[in-house]
Amino acid sequence: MTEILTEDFFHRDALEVAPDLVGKIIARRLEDGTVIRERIAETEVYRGEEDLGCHASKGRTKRTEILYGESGVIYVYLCYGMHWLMNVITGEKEQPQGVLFRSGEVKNGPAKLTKYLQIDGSFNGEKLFGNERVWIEDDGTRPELITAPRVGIDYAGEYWKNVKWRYIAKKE
DNA sequence: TTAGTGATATCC
DNA sequence: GATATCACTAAA
Repeated sequence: MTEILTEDFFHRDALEVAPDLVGKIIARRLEDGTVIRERIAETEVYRGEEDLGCHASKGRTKRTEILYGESGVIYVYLCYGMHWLMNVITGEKEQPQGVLFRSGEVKNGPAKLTKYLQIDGSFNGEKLFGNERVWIEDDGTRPELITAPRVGIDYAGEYWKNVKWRYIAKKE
């Protein structure tokens, strides 16, 4: 049983979507028709202007505009000049929140994941449903989850640094 | 531990 | 226009 996720899946609070996304499969069709699949092993929530770890905390700008937009949209961000990080927007419009794909089952690390899937800036603003190039599949797997503080946001202050908005599939 | 890298935001 | 910052990785 494999189903492709639709807008309804993403049209919920990021704190519900993020744990649900773990265990799902990112599918990516290349230019030559090859399809790559990678199971999601880890996600993180970035939610609201008050979340100092979220890009939207600095206010609505050209870059963060997309966080305020429609759910199911991909937000791709270039970090440190060489790493593409992939997020998906969730929840209501005008509500800046999203889920970062932090790692896959095989490829650990957010930048390795995008490199493997050949995701780059051209995917920014694309939809994750009804899309020919990339989508999410549900094959019915429901892994056990563990939660942990988010990574790489030391600047966000004690509270936001320690909030457990990271969801990881527990290993067998 | 540190270098590498470039878009974005924030300061002149 | 210039600079400071950054949701990272690889190499050592």
